[in-house]
Amino acid sequence: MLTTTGIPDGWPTDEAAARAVQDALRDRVALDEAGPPPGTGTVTGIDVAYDDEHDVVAAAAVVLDAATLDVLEEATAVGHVAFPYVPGLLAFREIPAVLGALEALRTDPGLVVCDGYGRAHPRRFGLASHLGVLTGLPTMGVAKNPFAFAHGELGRARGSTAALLDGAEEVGRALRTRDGVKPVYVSVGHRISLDNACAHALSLTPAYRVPETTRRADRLCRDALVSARRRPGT
DNA sequence: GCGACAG
DNA sequence: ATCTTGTCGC
Repeated sequence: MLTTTGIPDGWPTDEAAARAVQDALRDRVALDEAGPPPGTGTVTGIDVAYDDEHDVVAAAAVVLDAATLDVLEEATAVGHVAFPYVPGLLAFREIPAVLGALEALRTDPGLVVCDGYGRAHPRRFGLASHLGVLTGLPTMGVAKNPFAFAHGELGRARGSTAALLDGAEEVGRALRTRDGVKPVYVSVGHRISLDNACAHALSLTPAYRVPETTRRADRLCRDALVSARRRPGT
């Protein structure tokens, strides 16, 4: 299913307003839940593709069976770019379209895996945290870059980890998902523990560095963007 | 003040 | 994120 999304009323239009929203919502993140066990229920990947030139954005949500990683349902949403890319404010750029895709699903999303960060964020409120608070769903983030955070060396084997540090605070974990391959960066969003988030990340990477959820959503939103720019409907 | 900086 | 050719390897 494909839907069209608008930018919510009151959506921030400048950086100061966006930061104020993060400060106001930050305390609503639940950090005391373990979250769903890996391999049970459903797990949903989300991603967004952009054409800033034509002010078009396409989001995708792909629901997988957590045990088999089979695709159970897919949904996309297209709309207008809601915010420029600003490090630390990625959520304001991605969330409106992502919400459109999630709302189009009829299957329970289960755990939502985001392409980016959750708690590993300057104000501890990255994309995964923000999406979790707005939807109430358990969320986690898996990023491909360490952003501004540091971490020590980690073993060469799949499953090796190193704390992602903001000063002395562990805000996430660098996790090797494939032997000898560059790690990914896992952090909690909403209603899940860091240990469990890492377990999920491993469960979702039987063959590639990046989680199956992210790979599927990435492909789908790119396809949706191509379709959207060929036949404008927004 | 300057640079670095998820996607 | 996105712009982009060829190339090495399973």
